Amino acid sequence: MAERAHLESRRTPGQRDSEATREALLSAATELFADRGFSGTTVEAIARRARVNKAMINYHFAGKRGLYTAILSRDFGWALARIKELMKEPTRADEKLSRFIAIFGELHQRRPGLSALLLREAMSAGRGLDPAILPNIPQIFGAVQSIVAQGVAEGAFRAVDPLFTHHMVIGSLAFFFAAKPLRDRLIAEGIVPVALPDPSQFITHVQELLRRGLAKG
Amino acid sequence: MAERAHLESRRTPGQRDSEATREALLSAATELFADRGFSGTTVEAIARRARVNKAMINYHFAGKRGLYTAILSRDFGWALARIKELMKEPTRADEKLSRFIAIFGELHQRRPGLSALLLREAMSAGRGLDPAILPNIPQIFGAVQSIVAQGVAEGAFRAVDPLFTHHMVIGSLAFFFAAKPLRDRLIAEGIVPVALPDPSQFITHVQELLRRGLAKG
DNA sequence: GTCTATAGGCTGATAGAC
DNA sequence: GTCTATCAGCCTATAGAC
Repeated sequence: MAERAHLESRRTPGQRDSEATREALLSAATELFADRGFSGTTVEAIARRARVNKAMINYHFAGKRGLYTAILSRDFGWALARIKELMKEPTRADEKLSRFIAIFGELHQRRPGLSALLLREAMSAGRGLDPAILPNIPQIFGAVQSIVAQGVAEGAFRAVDPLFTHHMVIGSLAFFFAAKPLRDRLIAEGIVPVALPDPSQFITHVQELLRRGLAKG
Repeated sequence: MAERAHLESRRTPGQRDSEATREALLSAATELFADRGFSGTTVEAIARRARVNKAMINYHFAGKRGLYTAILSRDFGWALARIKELMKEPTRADEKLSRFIAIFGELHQRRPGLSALLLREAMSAGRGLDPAILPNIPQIFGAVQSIVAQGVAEGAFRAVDPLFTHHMVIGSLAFFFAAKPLRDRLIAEGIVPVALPDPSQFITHVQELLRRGLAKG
């Protein structure tokens, strides 16, 4: 991440500082990669949207691929850390699951576009992922597995397959946020006559549906 | 679709018939587009996998884009027809929702790769979709909306937002099937130590979770 | 750090023989 | 219907001036 921030110093008036350039590129690239995928996005389009010169991508991120992996690496740690914290707490399983859903929902909300990037990677068997990221994925599933096991042991949950629960939670959230472009378009064009949904309410809906859906009896 | 089937006739021994070529291209392209997206897939890769000459793509489908839209158009009608049938039946709402989930699950199972194509389109605001397909999407949502309304009227369902229910159903199914590449890889490499899940059981799980999760009281 | 100009590779599509 | 050969366009990355 900010490997280069400390190099900041006096600069000629016309220049924006290095960190701003990096940030603009990361942000522009996230939107474009989410919308068009890695190969559907050209470096020129990224540079244009970031209002930065093409060559800056190579200078700051050592190429298009480097920019891509920089995006993916950015916030993975944040979610992982919060989930680890959560798992240490002595909370009841159903409460833990709700918190888990909230954390993931927050991740998607704070980084629009990230959902799509992750989904695209899942479909491509993670071929575009930095190999260093892969081993972290099972930790996410491990958390769900542990929460479900706890819930079953407490007699609160039905004996469901944790892999299925994992897919329901991750899948429905990722889909909701990743499918925003088509949804918004269909609503804006009046093809689907409903109001734009509120993301926070959807997260609440998922929490409630799983709470009830997993409850024993 | 089979606009050209009637042109079949005597042919020289070394040639496979036209229909077989088209089918091979459709099948190979579905796998590759699902895995790498439209722009990540080269016509040469498609031709190689289909064991067909590159030029055949232009001859039979008028280019790469034509092949792509031919895939998308193929099975959309099938699912739509079955859902229309379902909606006419005098079944209870909870039973209808289960059938709806089963139909969608079957669609994903019968055409591996289709889930990924649809998901990719949702993320790209449907920019790659034939404009003729778009107006059909709301019919899918309309069915869910109607089922939920019926369930609420019957006093069987909580008063949930049908748009949320729609996303839960479509999203979790699409994700489960589209994410198969990464899931299978993580399981195969032992990174996630579980057995390969059975798709039919997942569908059953979704049915059960929604039945319980939507139930009133 | 930023910019321009350009090299070099790959890709989709076509022309034309069979 | 199928194949080979080829071309024009686009795209990433780099070299070098400032």
